Amino acid sequence: MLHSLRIEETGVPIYVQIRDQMLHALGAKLLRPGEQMPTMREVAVALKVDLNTVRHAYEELEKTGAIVIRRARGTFVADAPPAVDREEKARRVEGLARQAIATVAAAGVNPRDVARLMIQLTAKKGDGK
Amino acid sequence: MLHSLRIEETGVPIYVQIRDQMLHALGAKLLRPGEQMPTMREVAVALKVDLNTVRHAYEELEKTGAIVIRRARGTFVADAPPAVDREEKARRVEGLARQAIATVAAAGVNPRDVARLMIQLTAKKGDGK
DNA sequence: ATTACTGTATGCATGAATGCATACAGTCCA
DNA sequence: TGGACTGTATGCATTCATGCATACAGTAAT
Repeated sequence: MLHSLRIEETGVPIYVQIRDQMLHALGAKLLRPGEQMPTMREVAVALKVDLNTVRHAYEELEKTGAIVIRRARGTFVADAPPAVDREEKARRVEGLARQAIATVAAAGVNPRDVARLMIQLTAKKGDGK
Repeated sequence: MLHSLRIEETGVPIYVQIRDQMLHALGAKLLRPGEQMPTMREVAVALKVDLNTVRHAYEELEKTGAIVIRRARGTFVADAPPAVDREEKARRVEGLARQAIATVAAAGVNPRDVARLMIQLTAKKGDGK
């Protein structure tokens, strides 16, 4: 779970990136209901980010009912997390893929080259700076 | 073009939303190279947003070479980039790949899933290039 | 009880994002 | 030439995101 998190400098606030990526991870059943989430401090250290920034993300996740925060115990995946429709998620991925293809093609570059490089770049630990 | 813009309260900065949505529109060929973009003021009024916020988005688009801003004349979709040598092309591919990873990841989706789908989507019929 | 862990909280500082108002400076056309 | 339009710019105010440091408060295991 911790390993699937990556912060990028796109102008999107860090807490939003954490929130959305965790939501996606939960939807992908990377963690199941009842299981413990990474500690706020773990995330903060792993991403080299402030503890309160992580808390901000976690609080938003709790508001939507995705997780449950228990003081001094940890945070856990909610028993009945808001269903992220499988189809909707697939549509989301496809939408992003088509968008990427269009954007890349508009720049006069072969989308497949970019796709292959994306896989390479995300394979190792190279931080996409 | 103006009608395809929508600002949501997701914590994502407004200028980022405008920038990304316009990039998407350009990739979808909603506007073609050379054509005039909506005026900064038009966008600002349509979205009920500050003029400088729109400018922020436009400036980022110009940095990436997607559009060209001409003082007192308007902003226009950039012409298709000229063919370049192998190295330049490779550099461009890498830049686009990293950018795609960033935007996709920031949206909470696994970049590799998107990359794989990109390959699938471009595999079917001739990519025309 | 001590220790180590968890989330909760505060204060200060910096910078960015945004809105609002107001201008300035080119360009184009009637 | 004058007006209408375009991008450029500034100043002020507010809010938010973030980092950093420091603490507090529960929980659980030893």
